[in-house]
Amino acid sequence: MARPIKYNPEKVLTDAMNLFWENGYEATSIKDIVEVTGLKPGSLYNLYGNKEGIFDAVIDQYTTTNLVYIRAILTKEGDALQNIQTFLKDVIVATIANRKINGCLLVKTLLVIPHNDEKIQKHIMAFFDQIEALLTQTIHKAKAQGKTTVDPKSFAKFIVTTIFGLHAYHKTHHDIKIIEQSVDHLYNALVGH
Amino acid sequence: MARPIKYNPEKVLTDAMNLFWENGYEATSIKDIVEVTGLKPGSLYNLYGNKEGIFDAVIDQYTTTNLVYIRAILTKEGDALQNIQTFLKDVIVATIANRKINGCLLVKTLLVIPHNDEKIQKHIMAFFDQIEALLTQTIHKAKAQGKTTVDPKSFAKFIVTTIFGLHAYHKTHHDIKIIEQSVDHLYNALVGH
DNA sequence: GAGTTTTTTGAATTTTCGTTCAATATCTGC
DNA sequence: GCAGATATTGAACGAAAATTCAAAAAACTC
Repeated sequence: MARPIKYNPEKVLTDAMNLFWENGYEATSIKDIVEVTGLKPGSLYNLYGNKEGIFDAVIDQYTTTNLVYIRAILTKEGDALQNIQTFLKDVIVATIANRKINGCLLVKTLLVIPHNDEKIQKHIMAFFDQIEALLTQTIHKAKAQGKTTVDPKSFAKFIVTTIFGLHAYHKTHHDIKIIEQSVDHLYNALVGH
Repeated sequence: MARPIKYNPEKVLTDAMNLFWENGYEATSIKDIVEVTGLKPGSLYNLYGNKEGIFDAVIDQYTTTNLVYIRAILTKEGDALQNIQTFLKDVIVATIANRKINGCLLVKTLLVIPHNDEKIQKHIMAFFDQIEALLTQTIHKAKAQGKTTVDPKSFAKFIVTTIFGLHAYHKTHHDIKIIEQSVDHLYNALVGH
């Protein structure tokens, strides 16, 4: 055997995550991560290979946690429409309204990532494709319950599209009331008022 | 008097614009602009101060042109609802579908710009605030014509939000059919089907 | 055509980034 | 307490970025 590790792997990723969350992928430098985690560049590169490797590890941790949470909400038994309503208000709006984190790490990153950086884009999109699938199946259920008449697949995509838009809009107009009103319009489109 | 300028100011900005449009603000280097315009770094800095100055000038040119075009569509006499439909299909969808430019320069930039870069953000948002105002007034008109019952101001914001979302979604899923379907959902939300 | 003013040049500077690696430290098994 | 294996260090490197500036070129005025 040999020298054991001194650092806390989860804490390293959480510290790095907070940086990426606040400043975005490009604007977060290795120097920043070195300062926050206490690990030296060599250690970081030993652990994760390179900057993208660090970010991949961060995304994995984030994705796993949140997907479990969202799946629980959307697949809850009973009124499917109510579950979508809960998702929109308690997850989407609440995440954007949260003063500390100011939106979803993945959406914020997806927006900021350059067009040519396909690797990170695909990694993030894998998450939203799963959200989209969950939404599709929940809308199907709502339709079976006679609560909506929309096309499940395309409306699920419309919801994801709107989520992206909400984050972009919030970036410039920090007014949560506008976000809430847009979510209301989205919900009305679903139920047909 | 003294030595007159040799370059064509409009062409310099148009050349620079194409670079920003294709690669984004951050990924476009002064070196790239030097190569495309033929002007040397010193000349560019003499003219525009710095990189942000170049971009500001580009935005000004772009904004002026497009606002005239969009205003013409939205304020056209007759059926206000039809004008919004035209705006959504012939401006928004067409711009995203365009293989060459692949979306609106300003939206693409707004998405990519880091949160802390408030100067460029505000400059771009001034444009969309005007679009929003035009949409609000057009929805008002449609309401007076008995074609919709939505709240004009908040629905105009919802449209702008969705436009941002469409660009973000298209960034990863290059499928124009999805964009069209989301625009349909948006339009249905307006007319209430 | 000399003098003045402005444009144009492009090499050099400064800064910051991601990344590397030889040296050093630390722990376990024997 | 030694050998071996792994963790950690942090200065150094190369690349690429934005920006500067002293010198040269060009055109107009008189």
